Amino acid sequence: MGVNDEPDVETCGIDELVPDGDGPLPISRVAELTGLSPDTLRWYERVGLLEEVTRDSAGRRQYVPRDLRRLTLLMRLRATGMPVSEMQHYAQLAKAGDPTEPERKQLLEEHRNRVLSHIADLHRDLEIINRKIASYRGSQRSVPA
Amino acid sequence: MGVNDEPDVETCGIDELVPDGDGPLPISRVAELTGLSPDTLRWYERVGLLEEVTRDSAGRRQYVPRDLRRLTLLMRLRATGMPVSEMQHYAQLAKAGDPTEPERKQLLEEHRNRVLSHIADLHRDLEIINRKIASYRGSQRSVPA
DNA sequence: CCTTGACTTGGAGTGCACTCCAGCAGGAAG
DNA sequence: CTTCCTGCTGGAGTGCACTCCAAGTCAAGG
Repeated sequence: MGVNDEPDVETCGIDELVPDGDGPLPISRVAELTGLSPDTLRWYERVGLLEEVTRDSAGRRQYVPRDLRRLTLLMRLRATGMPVSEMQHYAQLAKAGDPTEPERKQLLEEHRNRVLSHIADLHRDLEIINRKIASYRGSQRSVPA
Repeated sequence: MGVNDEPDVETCGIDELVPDGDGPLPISRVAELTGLSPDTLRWYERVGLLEEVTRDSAGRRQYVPRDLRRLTLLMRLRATGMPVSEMQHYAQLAKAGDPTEPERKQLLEEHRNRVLSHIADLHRDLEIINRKIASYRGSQRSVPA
């Protein structure tokens, strides 16, 4: 669905993007790497998807690998249709620490199952669309309306 | 008009939506059958997704099988992520008649390809999510995000 | 007759997920 | 020093796809 493709980035995990410097990244760089806009990054933080990002002496955000890892997950969850409200729930659990791991795992598993079910729905819907396409393919006879 | 909105039996699986005969249905019944609200049905007509539905002597809508078939297709297109603006384009072409059949077919094929690509993306995204789930599974010392 | 209830209209309102903006601040270059 | 650039904040605005509503109409039932 996303139509954002910029040069680099992509997929396989920001984990690979993190490696170079362990030095923290400014918001502009993270925007480049993730494809999210600086506004969106700040908004994610505001609504609690990302824990308070550390700042430099001038108050500017300094994203560390942990933040990038969280963002990677958030992006995949969004891309697979999880509503922001549920990601907030996840973030809340993550913030609460280790005892919530089972609940977080369950949340992700339920989401995965919903996505799988959604994919199945898509295939079913495509069937109908394919049939419609087939009705056009190589035939001009029609029943007048 | 063409093959599009009244192909024979096979076009769009309306069969599910057309329970019994050919008597026209009131909006309430169509809402029940489709799961769309009466408001949405009227809105679809207003924005041109559905051609003017015929009315009874009191001005009430009377949905005929042709309308239900169109609705079936529209619902599948929406369910697969086609924006309303593109469905409007389709509806406009369908209204224009037979000469636009190739363009309609192309529109549907391009949409199908986008959906297939989207499904591929979903599988890729699930990979990341599965890895995250795996990091919880049977381990309390993973990389919490 | 009146009431009920399904339906009509155009327009306003909603929820979601951003997205934009005005106004300001600190650091670097010239 | 000034200028430029990047970033900051809170709040307002946007686009999409509905969803709700007030006010009115019609047909049938009591």
